[in-house]
Amino acid sequence: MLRGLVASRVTIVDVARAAGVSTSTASVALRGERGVSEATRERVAETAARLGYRVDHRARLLREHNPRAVGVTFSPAQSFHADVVEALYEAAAPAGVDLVLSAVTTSRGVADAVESLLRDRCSALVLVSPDVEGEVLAGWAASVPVVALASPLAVAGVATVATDERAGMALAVDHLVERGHREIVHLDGGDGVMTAQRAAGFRTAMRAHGLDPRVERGGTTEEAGIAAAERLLTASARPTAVVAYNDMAAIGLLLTLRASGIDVPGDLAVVGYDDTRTAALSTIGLTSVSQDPRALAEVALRRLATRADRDALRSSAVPGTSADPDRASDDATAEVGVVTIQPHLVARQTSGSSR
Amino acid sequence: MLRGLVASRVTIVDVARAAGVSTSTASVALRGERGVSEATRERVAETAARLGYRVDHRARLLREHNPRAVGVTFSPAQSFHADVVEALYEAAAPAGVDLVLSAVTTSRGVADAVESLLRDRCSALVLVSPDVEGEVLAGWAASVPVVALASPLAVAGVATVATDERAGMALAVDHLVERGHREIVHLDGGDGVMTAQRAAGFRTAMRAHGLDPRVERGGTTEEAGIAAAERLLTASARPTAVVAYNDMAAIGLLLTLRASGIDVPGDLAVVGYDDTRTAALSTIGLTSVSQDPRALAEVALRRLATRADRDALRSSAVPGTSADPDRASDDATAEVGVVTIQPHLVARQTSGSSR
DNA sequence: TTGTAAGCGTTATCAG
DNA sequence: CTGATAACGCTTACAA
Repeated sequence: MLRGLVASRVTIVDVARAAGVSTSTASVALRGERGVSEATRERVAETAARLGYRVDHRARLLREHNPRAVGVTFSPAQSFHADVVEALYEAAAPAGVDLVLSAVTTSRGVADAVESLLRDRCSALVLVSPDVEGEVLAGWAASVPVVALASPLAVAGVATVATDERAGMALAVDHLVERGHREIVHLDGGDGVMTAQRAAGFRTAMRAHGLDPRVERGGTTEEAGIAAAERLLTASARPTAVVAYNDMAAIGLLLTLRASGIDVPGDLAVVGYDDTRTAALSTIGLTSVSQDPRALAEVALRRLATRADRDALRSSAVPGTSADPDRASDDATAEVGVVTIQPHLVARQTSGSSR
Repeated sequence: MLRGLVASRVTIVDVARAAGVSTSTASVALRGERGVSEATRERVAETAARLGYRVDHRARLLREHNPRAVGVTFSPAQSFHADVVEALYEAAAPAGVDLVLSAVTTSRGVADAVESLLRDRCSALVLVSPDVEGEVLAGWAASVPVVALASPLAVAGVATVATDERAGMALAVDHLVERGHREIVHLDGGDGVMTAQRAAGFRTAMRAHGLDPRVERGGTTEEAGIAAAERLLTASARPTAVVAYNDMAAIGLLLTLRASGIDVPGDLAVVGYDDTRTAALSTIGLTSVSQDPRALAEVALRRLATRADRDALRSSAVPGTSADPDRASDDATAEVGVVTIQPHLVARQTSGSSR
């Protein structure tokens, strides 16, 4: 028989024949399941390596009805998403979960990204800050377990894993008030998914201190921060501190202020949100609220796992005895659930913390 | 973990039965191929929609064996990669190809990313600036068409689509020389994939002007730029201009210089590489060499298409083996090779172009 | 125009 | 411990 022109056409049948065993034996041996002798296993493994055999994930998934592939949608342009994706990989590897990424771009909405993932028969979906209506989300959740990550959506049937935005904003406000600030402005996220939550958290935190919460319209990009800085520079009444919607906006703001000779934090303090890699740069030194991507990622995958187990077990008791943070709320609300991750503040130069 | 999950229970058999036709008719109708009456097609389509049917991509690909899925590896942390990924999606959509993304992170090398893509039986691979040996690349290329995007590697059997780095560096140097600079330093990319190419391009361009090419060790991150700036500030002989390896390093450098009261471009001009979104921000205003991600993406996908066509033809007509060294290398040099995209310079404030 | 049947590469079941 | 055999959901000759 002709040797395949393409090496990837080596199938398990070829391996089995070359090793002198049946395909089922080869399959078992290759997967490391018990049921074959050590000698056979070694021979099969060696043959497979020699032939350059690689399992066809598609065929396997087609046969097994319990795929391990989790689909992820994210926006490459958002640096926070990049951090989350990295964290997801870190959390997925030890769990033996395969990640399939699908990007959301200007020309490609969340729906397109999800459709492509669903066609690939991902067993579950993790949507990073999806910009969709709750109903749409619920629609997807009908066919596959869905986790909305870093999202304000609380929809029946979908698990939400998000930062406690109220606490995050309180962290920022308290930090500034402690340092004597009273005139604090929040530059909101404009069309950002979390805009309402963060603005609300800001207002609550300010009022708790008996302060007047001033919120200005901003956005999610550096450009929005730059525009805000320009408005701020020409305004009559300038605040003493600004809490931005995210780090990207905060950095745009910060750089423009500095370029205009404003002393940060002397004349004006700036606090960001997300604690991205850029915020930590020594020349930026942006104080920021950290969303803890690793915790978000871990809990998201764990929730998928528990939901999957429950689906499989149906009515039998769950034997888990861990004291996981998501445990309580998971039991309490059988079907939905918003698991909340506590943020923490990383104090740097822009709030006058470590000059 | 993740057991017992079924993405969608509705199969084409269900649709066919519900519509009162055979599965093959349903298949043909759903794919919009000719061979069924308009009435039947409509009935099947309607039934499918009502039942919430979705094709199982994996089963389809398993059967067709002519998959249209292209695997892509990239690093979420590199902003240039994000630009390329967006451009790839833009180029893929009209061509009707599906993209499958696989990230390269600190804990996950290119090899891991590629293995996962290969298990998914991607028909082809696009590796964005892969950090691997040529031999490894050639190994993958044996089983699937591979395009190395924005890579210096020129390996037999692998198509490379890259920016003309010599031209890019010449653009930067010429631009600075035109503005009267003669003491120009190149901050190289350290471990970056393109370090050797860009440094060589810099040297050539400088010598063409009769100037002494000074190259300093840098890196691919903002941190590297910051470190370089600190060295520069304390150095005895300071150049009048710096060409950085990429925008990230250039921006780290730029911000640190500005924070230290250095006038850019007055005291020192800075030029970056990649023309990332950040470089264009009004407060950054970084002059940069643009790699044109859209052109890179389009050409990469086009090369894959032509290569795939040729493979299809050859496997059906020529019963040769790939073990023939002469033939193989002949073919390789004939159909692969390096396609070069011309870069262009985007002049902004940091080189004193549009003050 | 439509239906029947044979796989694609894998794993699961149930015999030896 | 090992080996036939039947799916998984889909496409595609080939028949009707």
